[in-house]
Amino acid sequence: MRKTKGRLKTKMVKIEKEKNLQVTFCKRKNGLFKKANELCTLCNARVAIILFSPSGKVFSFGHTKVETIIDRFGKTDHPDSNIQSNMQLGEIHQNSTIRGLNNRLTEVIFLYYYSEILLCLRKL
Amino acid sequence: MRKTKGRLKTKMVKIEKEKNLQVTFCKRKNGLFKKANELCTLCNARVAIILFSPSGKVFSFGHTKVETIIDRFGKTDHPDSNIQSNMQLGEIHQNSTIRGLNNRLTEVIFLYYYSEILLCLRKL
DNA sequence: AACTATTAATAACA
DNA sequence: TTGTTATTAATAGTT
Repeated sequence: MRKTKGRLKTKMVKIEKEKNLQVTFCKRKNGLFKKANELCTLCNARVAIILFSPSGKVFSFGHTKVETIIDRFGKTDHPDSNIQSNMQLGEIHQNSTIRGLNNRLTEVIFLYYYSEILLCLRKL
Repeated sequence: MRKTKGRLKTKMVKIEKEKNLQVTFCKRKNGLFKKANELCTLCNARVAIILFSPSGKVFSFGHTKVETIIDRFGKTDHPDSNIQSNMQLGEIHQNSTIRGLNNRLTEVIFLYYYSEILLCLRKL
């Protein structure tokens, strides 16, 4: 005789029972972060995740602490990152290597995405 | 007789074989995004993921689409936004020319500053 | 928080 | 890259 029903197949629709939703959110949030961590380790990837619960709580995963960026945005009108201090808008990026430009582009895109996410965050 | 060995247990260390790493990265990236999507659906959560492959490719999930920025700020707020339509964040930016990378970098820096400016404007 | 039957993801191959 | 399959891993409902 079975002790429990075990895992059941679930429909991919919003969970209506509030308690089930809470538990599922917590479990799957941990699962998602675990997967992200594994991807970093296995493939030497960089991952940043920002996660808002339906009740508005913010969770994050990644090498850059979201809290510090939020804090920085909160105190000044613009982020004062060390990456930015090395950049000047309109600067000519000549005499650079492909690798150097790629790295720089990656960094700026990362910053850009973060500022985009922060815009979402500020709306909450 | 078994057709394949099936899934084997893996050590949680960086994959050394380049080809295996590529395949695993692609599959697990898709898996991660799928999990994120399920979390959004099941729990009405909002998720943003930024993901860099070791080779510098950028991938994103969630609220990081350029189109959403255009939608959010409205067409009148940024008449110069045609720049955005020429960019695809998450697009591969490797194996490019120096000139191409320079142009991309300039565009992204512009966007980054632009979003910062918008952030400041929103405070007024 | 732990348990466990089951579904879901995926490593090695093809 | 896309598909297959044997297995490992994640997790839904229960305790």
